[in-house]
Order: sequence, then C-alpha cells, then structure tokens
Amino acid sequence: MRDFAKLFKALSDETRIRILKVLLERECCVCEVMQALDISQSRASRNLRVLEGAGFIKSRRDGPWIVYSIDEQRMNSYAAPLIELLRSSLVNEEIILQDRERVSHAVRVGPKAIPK
Amino acid sequence: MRDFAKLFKALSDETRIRILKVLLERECCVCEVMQALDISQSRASRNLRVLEGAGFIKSRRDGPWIVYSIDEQRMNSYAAPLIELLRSSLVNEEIILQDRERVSHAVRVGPKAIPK
DNA sequence: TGTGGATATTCGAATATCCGCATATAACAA
DNA sequence: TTGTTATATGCGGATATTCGAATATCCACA
Repeated sequence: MRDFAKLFKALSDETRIRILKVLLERECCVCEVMQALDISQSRASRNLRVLEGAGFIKSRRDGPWIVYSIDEQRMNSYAAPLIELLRSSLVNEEIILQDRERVSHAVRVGPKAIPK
Repeated sequence: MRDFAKLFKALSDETRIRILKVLLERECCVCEVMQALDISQSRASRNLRVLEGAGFIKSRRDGPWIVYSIDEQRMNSYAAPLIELLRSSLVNEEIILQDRERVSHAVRVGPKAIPK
C-alpha cells in the first residue's frame, strides 16, 4: 500500500513527469537531464532519486557519469502500466516538446561546462 | 499537464486510494465512507472533494445525503486507465479488505448517529 | 418558516515537499 | 597524492499537505 501510493506520489510532480518523458526518449546522465529540462543540478539529481526510489528507473555508472534509464525489468505490475500510460500521454504538451528538442542536443558534459 | 499531475496527486494519498477502492464496491454517502474507513467526517468530506476535483468521482444529492460514486462518464482518457489499474490492485491488502468488510455493513445514517 | 441532520469549510498546528546554495563524495587524470 | 569533474546530500526557507476541532452551510421535512 505504501509502495503503491509511492508510485503516484512520484508521478504527482511535473518535474518528475518531464524527466520520465525524457528518459522514455533515451537514457540520460544527470547533466543531460539538466540540459533537457533546463533545471539546476541538485533539482535534477534529487528528482531522479525519487523516481529511482519509486522503482521507475535505475542507474549505472559510466565513467564519471551516472546514467539513468527506465527500469523495464525490475518494474512491478503496478509501475509498468503507469509508464505505459505516460508513454502515450502529453504527446502535444508544449513543455514536453521543448524538453524533447533540448535533450536531442544535450551532450554528456558536466554542470561546470553548462552555461548558466 | 497540470491536470495530468493532479490525477496522480489525488492518488498519492492512502486515504484517497482507500476511498476509491470502496467506491468501486458501491456508491456511498459521506457518512458511509466514514464508517467504511473509520475516519472523521471532515477527513472523509475533504478527501472526497479532492477526488471529485481530479475528475474521478461525481456527487448527487439523495434526500439529506450526498452520494459519491465513480464517474465513469466524465472520466477522461488519462483517468480511466488509472481507475482500471486501481480496480485490479491491492486485492489482498489487509486494510482494503477491512474497509470492504465495513462498507458492507455501513448504513446511511449521519455522523450524529455514529458512535465515536 | 423553522429546525435538525448531513455535509462543507475554516482555522491552526504538525508535518511533508521542494528547491537553491553550499559542501561532501566518488571516480578519474596526471 | 593532488586536482578536476560529475553527482549526491545537508541545511534552511518557502510553500503545500493533512488533519481534528469547531463552525458554517445547505436542504429535507414538519
């Protein structure tokens, strides 16, 4: 029950919805999420962790980066349909289109190199 | 986007999940929800309103009572799959079973008549 | 028209969430 | 080691959520 509500709590925040929509496009490190959504490093990192804690995404280290991606495997029978719903949702939402455009140009280079 | 997140926010609370599960059993007035979940009147009323605001349920007056029920009709393409997910979820959860047992004995009699 | 019952709302307190800023940690490079 | 880069996290403030208690509102019915 607690974990069940946790799924919805994770999705109740617009920033996290946007992050998931971006990760449905392709896996990203934190700095790419920053660029895609145009948000701060701590904000990106923390919201990624919430999504990971809820079971939607996983992380792996790749050199100096930590890459986050949708966790198709470990996702349980409750989380999976929610991701599928999200996949087909908000397809014409302006901000989602912007995020998608930006992530397509995002490069794997850290916060220091991103112009503030 | 805002309304989309609102759906998940409405489901991010355990009380509201329980209420929806009860309403999936049968329509209820506020006092029946109180009995089913064993919660206070203001708590029942407030959470019912949140669910109504999100678009999951509707209300109608029936004599002195206001009856809430799942709003199959007005539910949009985002809300409907969520209700379906909920319908098949938490079927063995202890508290949900208790709520279901209690709602089966709940009577349409107001807060004044419910022993505190 | 009044009255009692059912529900809604206001208030205040406790708690939770969200974020930026600054700093800590972890891996890599030289 | 030492420094650099990428990410995580502690802290504090602003805001939001949730609830019980008390009160207001609404309406059926006499």
